[in-house]
Amino acid sequence: MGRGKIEIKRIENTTTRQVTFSKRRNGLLKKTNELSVLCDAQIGLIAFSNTGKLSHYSSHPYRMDQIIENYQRSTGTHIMHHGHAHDQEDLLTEMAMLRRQNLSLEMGIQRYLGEGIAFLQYEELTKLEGELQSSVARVRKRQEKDSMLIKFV
Amino acid sequence: MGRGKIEIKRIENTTTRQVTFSKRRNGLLKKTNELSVLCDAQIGLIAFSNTGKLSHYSSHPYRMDQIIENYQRSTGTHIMHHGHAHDQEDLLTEMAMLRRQNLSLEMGIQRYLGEGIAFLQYEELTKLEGELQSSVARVRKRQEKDSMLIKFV
DNA sequence: AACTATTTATAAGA
DNA sequence: TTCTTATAAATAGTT
Repeated sequence: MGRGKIEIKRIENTTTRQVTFSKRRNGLLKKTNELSVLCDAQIGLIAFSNTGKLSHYSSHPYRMDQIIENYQRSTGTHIMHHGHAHDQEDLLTEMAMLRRQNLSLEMGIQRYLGEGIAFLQYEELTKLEGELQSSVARVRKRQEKDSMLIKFV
Repeated sequence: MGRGKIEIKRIENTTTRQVTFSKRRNGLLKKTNELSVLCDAQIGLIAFSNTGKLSHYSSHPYRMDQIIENYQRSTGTHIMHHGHAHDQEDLLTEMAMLRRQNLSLEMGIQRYLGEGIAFLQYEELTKLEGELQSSVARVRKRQEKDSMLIKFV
């Protein structure tokens, strides 16, 4: 797929390896996105480079943690909570929700900034813009809740 | 990449969609494996088809659960298990932190919307990315101070 | 970061 | 599903 054919084995030259990682990661993210859109599939991709840098993708509108949860559910590796007092359970639930939302926001930003933008279609951008706007709309509501929370802590 | 060019949008014909899923999933798994071998990367891929069928890949010698754990560790989305559970006060503190972080991210996104993402050039995006990152960094630095404050409110 | 010669993936058809 | 093949797309090596 280039000037020459290469064997699929670890690239020993560090520079070449990093360049190849960068190019092929972009290709992989693009193909992952295409598959999820074309076939309406739920896909999550996690990639740590040689140097420990994380790249990830999750198909809209799913979040990585939902996909992981689905995976764990469907392979039976999910660790269930049990024996928590209800109030603490509720806190954990809400916290998990906040974390998901947080991640989702980060992903939103990353999609604008990072490699994702290169292959976002116009319609996807429009959709994403709408989501982000409603997300911003939640800010005001949350401000009240937050001040309430702080008062009661 | 075939007899004709196709648009990247959901394939409405069920048969075509399934055939395409099957073909492209194979291609994606192949490319995922190639990237992990060539560049010595740790990669996990989870894909649920339209019909709920699971396909997955994890780069040898890692297992999916290890990759997921790495992902959760590096994004801070790990769900606490028994024996590691914080007490309630810590939960509330962490929750308040998450809310603030959330707010901060939403504010960051708001700026994108204000500017009109369609016309942002790559260099502008890069600049903005830097601003957001330092903004997030400030939030993290303030976490300790703030959590102290909240505890005493 | 660009540029291309090549290799590879795959859409459509059988 | 599997194979075939014309074309589109990815990318290895180079600049």
